[in-house]
Amino acid sequence: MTTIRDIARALGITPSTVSRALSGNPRVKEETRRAVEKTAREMGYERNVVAANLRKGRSMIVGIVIPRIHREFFSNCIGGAESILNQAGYSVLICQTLESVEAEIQALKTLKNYRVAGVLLSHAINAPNGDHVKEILGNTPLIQFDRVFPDLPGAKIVGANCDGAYKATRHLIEAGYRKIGTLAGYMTSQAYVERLAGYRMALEDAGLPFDEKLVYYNTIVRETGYEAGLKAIKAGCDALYSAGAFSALGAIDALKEKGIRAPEDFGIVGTANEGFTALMTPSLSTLNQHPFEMGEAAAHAFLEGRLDTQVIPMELIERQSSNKNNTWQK
Amino acid sequence: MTTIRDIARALGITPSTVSRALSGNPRVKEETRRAVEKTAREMGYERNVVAANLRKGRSMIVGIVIPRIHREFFSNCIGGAESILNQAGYSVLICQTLESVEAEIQALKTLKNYRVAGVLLSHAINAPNGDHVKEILGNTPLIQFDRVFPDLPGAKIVGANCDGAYKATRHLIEAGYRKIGTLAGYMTSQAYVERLAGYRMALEDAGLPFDEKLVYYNTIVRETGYEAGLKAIKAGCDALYSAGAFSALGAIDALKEKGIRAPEDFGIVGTANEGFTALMTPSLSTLNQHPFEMGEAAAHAFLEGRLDTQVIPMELIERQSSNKNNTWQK
DNA sequence: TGCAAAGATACAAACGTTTGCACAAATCGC
DNA sequence: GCGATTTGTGCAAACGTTTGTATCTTTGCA
Repeated sequence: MTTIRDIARALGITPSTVSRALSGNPRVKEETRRAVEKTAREMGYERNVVAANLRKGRSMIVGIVIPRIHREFFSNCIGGAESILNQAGYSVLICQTLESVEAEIQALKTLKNYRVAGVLLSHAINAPNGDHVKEILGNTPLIQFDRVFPDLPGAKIVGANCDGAYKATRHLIEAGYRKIGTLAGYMTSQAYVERLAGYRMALEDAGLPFDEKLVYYNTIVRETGYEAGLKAIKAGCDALYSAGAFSALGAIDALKEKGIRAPEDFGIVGTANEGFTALMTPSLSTLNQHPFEMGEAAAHAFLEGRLDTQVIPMELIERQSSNKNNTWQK
Repeated sequence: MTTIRDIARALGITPSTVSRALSGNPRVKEETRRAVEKTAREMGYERNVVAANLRKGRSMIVGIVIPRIHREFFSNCIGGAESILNQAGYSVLICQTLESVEAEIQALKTLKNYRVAGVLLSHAINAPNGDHVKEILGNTPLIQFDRVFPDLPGAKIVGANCDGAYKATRHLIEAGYRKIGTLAGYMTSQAYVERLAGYRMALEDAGLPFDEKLVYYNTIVRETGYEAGLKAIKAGCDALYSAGAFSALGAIDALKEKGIRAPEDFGIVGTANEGFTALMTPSLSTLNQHPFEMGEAAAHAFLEGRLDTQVIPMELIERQSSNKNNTWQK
C-alpha cells in the first residue's frame, strides 16, 4: 500500500506537506496541493485511517448501542443516524446488547477501546441506572435516544411518550371503550413510566377511574402480552393501550383464542409502528414514533455537540383494532 | 489514560514485557504476568486497540455490507454473524448500501481504510459484477452471502435457491393450481436466476408448460409486486411463486383489489420468511432462508479462513395463501 | 565445574499519520 | 530598501502498541 511517504518521495517534498495538502490545510500552495492530489490518485493512495486516528487520539467512528437490531424501530433509528453520520464522514460501529446489561458494558468498553468519537445509546431494558455508562465512557460524547437515563449528562432524544400514550388512550375512550387496561413496560425505563403516566392522565381527564389492577407491568414481548391479554379479558377490560407493539400482538392472540372480536368487543392501540401492525388482521392502531427521525436527531446532536433533550412527537395511526363501530374502509 | 509504558514504569520493567504479558505470550514468567495484570487492573488500563491495529497492520473489525438493515432477512444475518464474531473478539462495522452500487463502493473503501480483518458482503441488487469489489478489497478476506458474485474468489454462503423455488412451485402444483406465474427478481443476481430455474424445473417436472410471458422480472418490492400481480391476474394465472416476500405482499394487494379470493381462487408462495408473512391475512406461505444461520456460517467461514461455497437449505412453510382447499386450521 | 540450552527480559525499530515549531522565501508598508 | 509580516515547507517528535533480535540469567546435564 502506498503511504504519504511514497507520495512525498515521488514529488521531492516531505510527508508533512503531503499530509497537509490532503487534509485541506490552507497553509499549502494551491499548486503543490494539486500535484499531491494528482500523484496520490495515480499511485492509488488510500489514507490509513488507523494511523491517523492513533495520532489524533480519536477515530471517525461513532458507536451505536441498541438492544436488538431486528426491531424495526431500532433498525430505522440506525438508518437515520447512519445516513447523517456517513455524510459527515463518520462510520458507525453497531453493537447489540440483546437486553443484557453485561453485553452493554462489554459493548461500551469495546467502543471506548476503539476511541470512538461518540456513542449513541439506547440502553438495555433492565439496566438499573446509568452508572456503568458514565464510568466506562468517561468524557466520550454520549447521545442517548429512546431509552434514556435522565440523570446522565449529554444530549437525549426521546419520544413524546406521555403525550403519545395520552392520545392513544383518549382515542380508545372516544371510540366508546370504557374499561381500558394497559400493557405497561418496565418501570426501570423512563419511556415506559411516561407512557403509563399519559395513559393515566387520559383516563382521569375523561373522568374514568385509574385502576392499578388493570396495569400489566413488564410486558413488551408477544408472550407476555398474550398472558396479560388473558388477564385483562378475565378482569373485564374492553380495551388495552399497549406500550409496545409486540405485546399488543400477543394480546390480540389472546382475544382470538377466546373468540372475542376486535375491534367490535375489544379495542387495542399499540406503540411503535412496526411493519406488521399495518398488515395483520385486524390491523393494529399504533403510535408512530418516527424512529428514522430519532436516529437523525441523535446524529445531529452528536455532530453539533448539543447537550439538550429533544422530544420527537408521536402520531396516532388509527387502524382497525380500535375502531369499535367497525366502519373501517379500504 | 494509562498506557503500557505507565505499567512498565510502575513495575520497573519494559513496555515490551507488559505487552507480552497482557497478550498471553508464553515467553513471560507467570509471576510477572500476574504482577502486570494486577497493576493494569489497579491503574485502570484499557488497551488502545487503535495503536495495536496500526502496529499489526490489521484491525479486529469485520465489515458487513448489506443493502438494507431493516429487512428482517439482513438484520437476522447480522445478528447471526455478530454473535459468532463477538465471541471471537471481533467487532462489526455495518454499512448499508440501500441498493446503490456507488454506496457499496464507498462502504468497501471505508472498510479498506480501516484495515478491517475481513468483509462480509451481500451486494446491491443492480451491481453488474464484482470487479469493483476485487479492485478495492485487494487481499482483504471476503465472504459473500446470499447475493454473491460467483466469479469472485473466497467463501460464499448461499441459500438453496433452486431447490427452494422448486419446492415452493411444486407445492402450488400439488395444491391444485395450474397456471402458475412467478415474480422473479433481478437477473443480475445469481440468487434470483436460480430461483427462476427452480420454478421452471418444477413446472416441467410436473408436465406443465413454462411460459416466459408469466415471468415478471425485477419485482422485489411491494409496489412492483402489486403491478405484476395485476398483470398476472389479467394473464389468467391462478397462482404465483414470488422470489421475494414484499413482492408477494404486493401481489396480495392486487388480489384484494380485484376481489379475488386467496387461497381459494389464487395461490401464492413467497420467499424470505419476514415476520409479517405469518401475521397477515391470508398468512403467506414462504420459504425460510434461515438468515441467522447464514450469518453464523459467514462468520465461521471468515474465522476459519474457508474458501468454499456453503449452501443453506430452504424450508417451505405452508400457510394459508397456498392452501387451495381452505382447510387451514388454528 | 563448565557449557549448552532454554527461559525471561530489554532494546529499538517499526506502523503511517499529524502537528508544533523552526526556518526560508516571498510580500508588504513605509 | 529595510524591517515586519505573511506564506509555504521541512524537521522531528509524537500517538501506543507489537515484535525481531540481542542480551542476560537460570537451569540441566555430563
